Amino acid sequence: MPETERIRVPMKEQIAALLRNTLHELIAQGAIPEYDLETISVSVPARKEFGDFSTNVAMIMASQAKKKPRDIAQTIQERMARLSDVFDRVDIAGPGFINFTVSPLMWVRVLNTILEKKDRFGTSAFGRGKKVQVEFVSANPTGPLHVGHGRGAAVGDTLARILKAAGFKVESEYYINDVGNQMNILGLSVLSRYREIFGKDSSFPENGYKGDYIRKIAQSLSEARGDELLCREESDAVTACREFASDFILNGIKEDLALFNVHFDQWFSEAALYRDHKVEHTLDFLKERGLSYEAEGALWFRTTGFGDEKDRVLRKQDGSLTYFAPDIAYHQDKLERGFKQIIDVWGADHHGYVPRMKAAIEALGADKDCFHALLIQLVSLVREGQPVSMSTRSGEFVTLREIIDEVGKDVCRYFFMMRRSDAQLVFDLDLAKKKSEENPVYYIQYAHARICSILRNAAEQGLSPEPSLLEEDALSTGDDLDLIKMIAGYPDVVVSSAADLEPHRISFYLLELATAFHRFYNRNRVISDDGRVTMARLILVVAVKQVLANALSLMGIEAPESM
RNA sequence: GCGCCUGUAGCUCAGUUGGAUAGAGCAACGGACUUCUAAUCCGUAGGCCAGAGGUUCGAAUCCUCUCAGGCGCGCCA
Repeated sequence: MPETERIRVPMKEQIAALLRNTLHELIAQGAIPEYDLETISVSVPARKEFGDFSTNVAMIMASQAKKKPRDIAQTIQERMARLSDVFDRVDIAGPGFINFTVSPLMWVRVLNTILEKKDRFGTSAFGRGKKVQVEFVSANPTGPLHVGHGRGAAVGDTLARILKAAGFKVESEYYINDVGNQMNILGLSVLSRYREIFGKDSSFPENGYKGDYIRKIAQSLSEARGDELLCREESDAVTACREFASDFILNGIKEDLALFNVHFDQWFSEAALYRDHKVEHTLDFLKERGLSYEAEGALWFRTTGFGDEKDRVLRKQDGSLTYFAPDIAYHQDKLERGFKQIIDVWGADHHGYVPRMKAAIEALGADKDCFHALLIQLVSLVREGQPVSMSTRSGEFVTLREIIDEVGKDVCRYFFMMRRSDAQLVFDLDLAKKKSEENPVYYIQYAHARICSILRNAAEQGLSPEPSLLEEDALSTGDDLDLIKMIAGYPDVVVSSAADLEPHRISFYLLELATAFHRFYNRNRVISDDGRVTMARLILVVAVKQVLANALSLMGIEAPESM
């Protein structure tokens, strides 16, 4: 690999590649036992004195070959240590770890890579262009998005961006449940409020949607259509109300998401599944393969054949379909569109639904591992130390829009990503509004703004960072190197959060990077009397600024020039 | 009753396919602005990783059981 190519790859991968080459040679020579080189692991040690990278291969080989780990380690160490342009030291430690200390020059060169790749630093070919779909939010168009949807939106959108950065071909999609009983109830609810406006007697449906937004929709409908629906047949009027309301709400949802910096590649309508006969097609598909059967007046799907605990109903006794039936058709359509990996972001309360969906995927002829349900746990709001009560049924829920308006889009997105998806989240509205060190969003954005400020000051003095003037030995202090190592690790963070579908890791990384920068800032001067160091550090902070901006952009958060 | 998730510092949480002496933020205490933004930094203190067994060179991480909390177990969506 030519030198210029080598520095484009994350440092950890470079080390792993060098190690793999060395092991390959040593195995060929019979110096060490046979080993599957694809599975070797290089990690960053917990403690700084153990160097920059570490591998446990010697111990693993030893246990398989019944040899002494340290003997194997020594053979590997001697060979690796010859790569003196890469490593300052190669040590054996503890039970048989091999620890690598990468030379400062190698680290400093990472800065060139960052400045060269700019907003593409952190992207990689990890996903090999594999076609992946992330479906999220997918809230019924029966009401505005609430806080829980917001978390799904933030997580789903960030995950899609991460996967894209990691080299997958990603499509994000919103599934619109615009069919079904809930839509009729929506129509009835609106019709009732519509009649109210014209002073007509109207009994509000029992399970109707009680929120104020229904009144607004009815008002808007009355302005658009006058009283013409009053004399229509009930069913026609309901249909008209339903369609009007559905469009109205969906437009609101789209506006909210746009405000939240969430964008979808596809909006997929459930109604379109029926219109295109895809549900029929899927039911036929299952029937032809003997995967469904009639019993007790209903049509059943034999999901138990694929690991589900009981068979599931597709068509009810009353002849109507369950929610599951179109959902299978929908996923069959996803498979037909060529997605190799299908990721559904769901509320955690749907987790009981996962086994049957996996069963369906398998029944449709795909590998069940190509389907992932990412379960998002509950969000609860706290204000002044007190829980904010929320209940969809009573119509007293806090909307996503209200939270965005109150605390801002950036804070909101970050807070939704502060926890692992499968952990419950307490959203502290008072903390979210604090503009201080306690609020991680400002802490991180402040780091970016501080760097911009330094660069403005430098510009006033006629100094501008010029990568070709970077003198590698000018960044020799531990603080400089610590910061470089921190940003050099960014591509690994992106890859690992993509591989494990754990977008929250970006938010933790950002916090660590901001901390590292603030520490650096307080202990070192960027602009000083020393021209060489000044130039080198200007380049360093430009690189840090770039990585902060890149990571923030993955989260859909702004990187302000000043605060 | 069965299944899924969670249990790590006083609080909120990280912990990268099992790695070395378990980390961060907040809260507490003590320090740092004549210096590129103090929306910042440094230091101190804080732990039986819920508990008990097991697997191995090595466990917060994997297996079994117990306890505690949340959720699910519909011909609802």
